[in-house]
Amino acid sequence: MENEDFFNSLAGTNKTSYELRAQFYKMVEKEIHPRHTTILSSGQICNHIWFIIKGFAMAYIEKEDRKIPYQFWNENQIMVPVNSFFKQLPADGCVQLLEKSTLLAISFSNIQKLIEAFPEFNQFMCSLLLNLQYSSERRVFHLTSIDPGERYALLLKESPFIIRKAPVELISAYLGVSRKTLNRIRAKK
Amino acid sequence: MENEDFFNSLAGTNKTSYELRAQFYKMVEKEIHPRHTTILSSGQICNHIWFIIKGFAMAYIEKEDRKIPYQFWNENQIMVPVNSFFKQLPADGCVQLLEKSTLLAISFSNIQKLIEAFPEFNQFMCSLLLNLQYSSERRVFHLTSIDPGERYALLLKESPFIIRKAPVELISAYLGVSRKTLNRIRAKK
DNA sequence: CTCATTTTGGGACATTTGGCCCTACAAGAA
DNA sequence: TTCTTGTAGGGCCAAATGTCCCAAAATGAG
Repeated sequence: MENEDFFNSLAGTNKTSYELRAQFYKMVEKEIHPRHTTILSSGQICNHIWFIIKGFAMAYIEKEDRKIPYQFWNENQIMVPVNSFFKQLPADGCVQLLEKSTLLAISFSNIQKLIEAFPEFNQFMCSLLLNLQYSSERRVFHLTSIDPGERYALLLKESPFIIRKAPVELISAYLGVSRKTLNRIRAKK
Repeated sequence: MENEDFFNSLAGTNKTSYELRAQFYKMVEKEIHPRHTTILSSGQICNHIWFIIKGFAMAYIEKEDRKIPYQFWNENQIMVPVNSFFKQLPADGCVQLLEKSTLLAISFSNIQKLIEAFPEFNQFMCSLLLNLQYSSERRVFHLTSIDPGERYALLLKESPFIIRKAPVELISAYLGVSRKTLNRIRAKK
């Protein structure tokens, strides 16, 4: 059931064989971690893609004692530090759980095996990458073209779970403003 | 010669067969366009990847009569509007040449043919995508974590060609500040 | 449940940024 | 070349943002 959600999130609308699906299910492992667990530290090479069954997480970079999140993940989302995982390089940032979380994980080597055995699986990875690239590009556009108030409104509309679950300090850093400014935005309406 | 530069930029450090290279060269076409040519209008589906032999270009989105560039390309760089090209969807932004430019182009259908005939070529595309994703993510981090002065210094260090070739109005929009602020930054040092 | 700790929201003030405007300079067209 | 157009830089003022601070509220641990 949960494995199915994981697979479908990766496969999207693409066609897929039954064998691939079955192989995939065998490779998935379930993990439960308490709040504040650091799943990936900066400098480490990420060797898993995760799927959040329950919980909430972020990727952030520490900058002068401040945590700057560049990504949040919610339940039913694929969680992957792109660069570190796909290039197998040390991560720039950390990945941390902000709630007690139940995750599904599949390892890099298993992903490799699936790609070799089922060329279609490579398509899934490419689509995933394309979507992530598009999100980043969109975020760059918003950070350069609209003011903090509108950015907040947009976040509230598109990712209300972030507003609901993350502390003000992190939301404001994610939006590129100070905690004070976010407070002011909230006070206005 | 120029075709070789194009191919090498795509192939990177990956291994490649002679046949692939030869096929690729046959598919490349050279184009020369005057300054200010719009290579891709927003809403169009991009069906080429380009390589800039000579010239300078940007991708931008028009917002309240202001052009917000989200990407600049210089000589010897691969120019591709990722989302529109790879997903074959209408582009969000425009691609415009800021100088008279000489380009090499290869079409989407030809890229498809190369991928089918030479699986290695798919790897090139994935690497390209990975690098672009990483750049975007890095840019997001800079926009949220460092102030305009440092962003300018970084841009000057990492992409001096942008500072040299683009007008102030566009550089400031790219950095997410007003023209006035960029002037002040420049006046300080 | 209670206590310790963290998080939040807001006030005061300094600093930065943006908008508008004008002048000087540079670049492209004829 | 000369003319026209567009771009750069800076002054002035208003608005927005950041920093430092504190008190109230919320949260988690035992």
